Amino acid sequence: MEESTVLIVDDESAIRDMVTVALEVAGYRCLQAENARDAHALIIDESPDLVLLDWMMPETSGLELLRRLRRDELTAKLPVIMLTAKAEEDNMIQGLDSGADDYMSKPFSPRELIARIKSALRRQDAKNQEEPIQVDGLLFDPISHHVSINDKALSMGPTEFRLLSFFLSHQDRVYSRGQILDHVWGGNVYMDERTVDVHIRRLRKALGIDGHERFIQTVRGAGYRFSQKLVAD
Amino acid sequence: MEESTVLIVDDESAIRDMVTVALEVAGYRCLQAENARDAHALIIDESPDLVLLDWMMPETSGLELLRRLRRDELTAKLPVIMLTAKAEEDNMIQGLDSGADDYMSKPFSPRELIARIKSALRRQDAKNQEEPIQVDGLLFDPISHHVSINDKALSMGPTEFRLLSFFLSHQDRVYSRGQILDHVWGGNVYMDERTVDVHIRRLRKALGIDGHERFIQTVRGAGYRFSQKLVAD
DNA sequence: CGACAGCGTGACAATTATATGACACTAATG
DNA sequence: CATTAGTGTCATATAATTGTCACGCTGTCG
Repeated sequence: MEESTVLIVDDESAIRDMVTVALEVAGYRCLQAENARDAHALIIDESPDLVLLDWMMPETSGLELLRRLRRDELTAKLPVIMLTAKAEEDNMIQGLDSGADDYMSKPFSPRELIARIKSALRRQDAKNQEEPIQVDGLLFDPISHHVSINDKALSMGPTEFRLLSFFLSHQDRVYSRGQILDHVWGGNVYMDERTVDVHIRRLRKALGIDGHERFIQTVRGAGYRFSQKLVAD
Repeated sequence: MEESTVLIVDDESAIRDMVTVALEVAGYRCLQAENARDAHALIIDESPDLVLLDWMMPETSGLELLRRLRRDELTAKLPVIMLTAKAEEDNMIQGLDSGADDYMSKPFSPRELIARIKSALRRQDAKNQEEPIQVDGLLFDPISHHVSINDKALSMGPTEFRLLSFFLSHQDRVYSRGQILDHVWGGNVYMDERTVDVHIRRLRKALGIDGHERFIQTVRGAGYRFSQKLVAD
């Protein structure tokens, strides 16, 4: 599976290190920032999957950063868990109102932290993945693992299924072969990029003549794009 | 790669010189202005890639200039890093709210300065690569690799796409064939400069009769210019 | 006017990118 | 163990793109 990246934002380095250790044991990648400004830069540059955000920080407060994140479309849906000292718990209502997904009071146990992170990531994933997706005549049900087009069931291999799944949640955007390899095959794969071509071919075949050039478009020199819109080339 | 131009705006010439040295060592081009009025003129004329802006200046303050830049569409997305004395740090919230991308407290180390500049330029690059650009009837979407004019999809080769992309982020300025070769074909290319002519021709063709002479103008003896404004030669 | 440089245009062959079919290898299944 | 479905790589076929060139037009300058 894909390794998720978590950004911890806190001005106390002890907290950051504790969290980092816990996260790495649990198989996450961890980034650190000690103030809101660095955090914002890291979020833009590294696009982490989740942010742990301390409430009280010098300069810009966590709440301000949170609001800033929510305002920008690129980061609007990024899961954020706020960290807070016991005494500030009352403020958390404000935090949740501003778009935090969860919060934890210091001190917290690493176990609980990991649990909440997992939960938040699962919810985020669920938002993107668990509902059946229907585009045009194509019905994709990730729970039952069924794919049909105009009520006619399709058959495809696991890789084609993942590939289709990836495309469905990333429509109208061109991905290079390398990016597709990363997302669909997961992590650091050393593999011939042309393999992607072959699986694209197989997926197209599986989608049948209807979806042949309709859904998956080749963008010469760039990669592939899934789109339900017909594009005049 | 491309050499970025940075404009330093400060009323203290010592600061300006120090920054200039640091920037030139790091491979940037550097412009100087000692007040907001000159700065504004330079921004319009030279279109720098980033502005270092002092907070306190006689006459117009940095903050006012910043607001002015943000109001004008042409300069709205120009990265601005504010410079501030320690004592004024509280005001920086106001600065960030007004659209500064970052700030630095004097005195600062050249290293840190360069790091922040790099980071800001990187972010700007990312933004430019991600956001669709619309000028007149022309819509350029780098994410989906779609180009359309008056909602009619256009088709063009990868090189024409890159060429258009370059022009869109460098409008209203004449580029020689050599410069275009450098920017669009990347780095040290040994190639017939007249190849550029051919690709200009292809791009014009792809843009259709509408954009034929409208967007890309020939400047005899100098090169080409992309502009949404009609220019009387 | 005439020579000339700068540019536009269409054609074309070389190059490069992508599509497709075949095959060997692996893991899963009964 | 035999069978089967699935995977990754390769060779070949097909298609799109690219750089160059030759030719013609147009404005410039003496």
